Amino acid sequence: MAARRTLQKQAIVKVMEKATRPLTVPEIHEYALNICDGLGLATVYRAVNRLMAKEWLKEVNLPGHPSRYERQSLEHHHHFHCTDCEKVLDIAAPCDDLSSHLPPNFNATRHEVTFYGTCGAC
Amino acid sequence: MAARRTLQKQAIVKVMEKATRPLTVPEIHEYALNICDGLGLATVYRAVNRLMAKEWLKEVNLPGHPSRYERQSLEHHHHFHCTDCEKVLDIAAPCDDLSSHLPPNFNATRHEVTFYGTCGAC
DNA sequence: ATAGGTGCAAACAGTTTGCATGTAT
DNA sequence: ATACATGCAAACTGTTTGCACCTAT
Repeated sequence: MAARRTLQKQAIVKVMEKATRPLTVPEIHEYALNICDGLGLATVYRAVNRLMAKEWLKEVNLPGHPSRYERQSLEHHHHFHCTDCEKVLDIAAPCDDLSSHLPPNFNATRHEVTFYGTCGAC
Repeated sequence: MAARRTLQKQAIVKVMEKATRPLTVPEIHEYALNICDGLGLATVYRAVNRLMAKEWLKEVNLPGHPSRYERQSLEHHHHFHCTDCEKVLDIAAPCDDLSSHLPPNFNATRHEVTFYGTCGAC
């Protein structure tokens, strides 16, 4: 019943620790293959789901793209989806008291803000 | 090259006009079937994509759920995803000058805010 | 008459799962 | 030795597409 320490899991965790933007499962797979040869795609899906259940990763998704994942523990930030280079970037942005405007009886535990436009490099 | 006025398209448009929250394609299909008998699911997908291209509809998506659609022309609002009843609700909420905090050279044309929590009914 | 639209079923893409094998513990 | 983890391929789900037929123009 104890979780095992395997090469493939370590590789995936390492990739996510180095990531500076949310990654898709195929991207994680591609990067992790450089560390752990022969790593299967299904294993990445399974690992990602386990890390999601542990709340070590969280899901980020955008219209027309498969889900992306990033570390939950990163400090609160927002996402910027560049409609030019199609990358999804993390941006630090203060969120004022957004949830104060909710209707009565609504209880928000978290929120997400995504901007769409062109990034500094485009 | 002119678009044709058909029963199925009219039914789909009617459903979207009445919708007060973003709907999934199967939901749209289900509702539109009451208006247009024998309507095919693929037709709904095609119509939704055409309406998206026309920017009459916009996509709303949330982790773990298929895409939902709602009218683009609704006045700016945010979404509240009830983690209890799993519905996605529209909520009116002022968005202060959110985009003023972006990094230099970033240009945002729009933004989206989603809250997660429990709604008034749950 | 003609070209766009429709329904159906097959094709696709992303993700999950069953199973035999491998391997940390 | 045991049971969790892996790799592969098959299964699933949501969505798109090819094709023959239909219908608004």
